[in-house]
Amino acid sequence: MLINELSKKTGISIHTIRFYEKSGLIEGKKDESVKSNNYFHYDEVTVEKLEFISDAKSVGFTIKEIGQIIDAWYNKKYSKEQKLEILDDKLISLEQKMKEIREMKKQLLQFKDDVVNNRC
Amino acid sequence: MLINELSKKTGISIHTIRFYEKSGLIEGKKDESVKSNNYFHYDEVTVEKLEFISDAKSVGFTIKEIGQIIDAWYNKKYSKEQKLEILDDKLISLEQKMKEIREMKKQLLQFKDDVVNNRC
DNA sequence: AACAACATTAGAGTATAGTCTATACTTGAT
DNA sequence: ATCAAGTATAGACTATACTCTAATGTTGTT
Repeated sequence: MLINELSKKTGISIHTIRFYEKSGLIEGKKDESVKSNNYFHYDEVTVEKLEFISDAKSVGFTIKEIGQIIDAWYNKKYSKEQKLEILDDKLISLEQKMKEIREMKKQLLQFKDDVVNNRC
Repeated sequence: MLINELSKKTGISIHTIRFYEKSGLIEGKKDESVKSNNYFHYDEVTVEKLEFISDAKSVGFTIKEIGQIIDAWYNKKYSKEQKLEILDDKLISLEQKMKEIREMKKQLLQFKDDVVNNRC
């Protein structure tokens, strides 16, 4: 599919998709049999990747971190051990985020309690 | 205390503290009895606020959101109901973040599984 | 008095993550 | 053939959140 279809399928703007491509997160390929244009073609894996990118951004991963995860999954450049190391590293950071959120929740509940009981 | 001490107590740089002050998150006051300088003085509440700001940034709240929470706690400009509404709103967004992190965790565990079983 | 250390303000610079514009070429429908 | 719609590239612009520099004034110790 071309970029317009990819954009519609994923809900990510063409500009942002191009930005992700420049950032190395996804990669379209040119159809060598067609010489008249240099349009990029994208496959279903790219759709999957873009959906993953959206989710990963939501949890606060940076483009760089997302790139590492994508490479740990879709790329051949790492060994099995390296891939597992990257993924474990990200899992640890998720646990950390989880912990921070639980603490912030406690804090906000305390604030609420203070408001209710006129302590502020 | 002056900004240098505040910075040392909180581990936040003087520049960043000034940035937070410009952003309206904290507020030092000038000692009116001293006319020779216009140094800002900070109290323990500001220390608390800065510690809160650090934690709130960790969970992904923006400066704007942090400002709202601080106002819902330390400020007189909102009614009790408005304060509770703001805090509830932030609690909901924490639940949402939590949910997204749990889903991302599942996804990464699946990636790990795929790596272990040579499915990528 | 001198001088390092600390304070203020204004504004410039940086990193991240987009978002948009301009220019130019290609494709597809009429 | 024409013309809107789609595509590519380069680069400008924006928002957020800092981070740093310059200029200038103040304080405290020697």
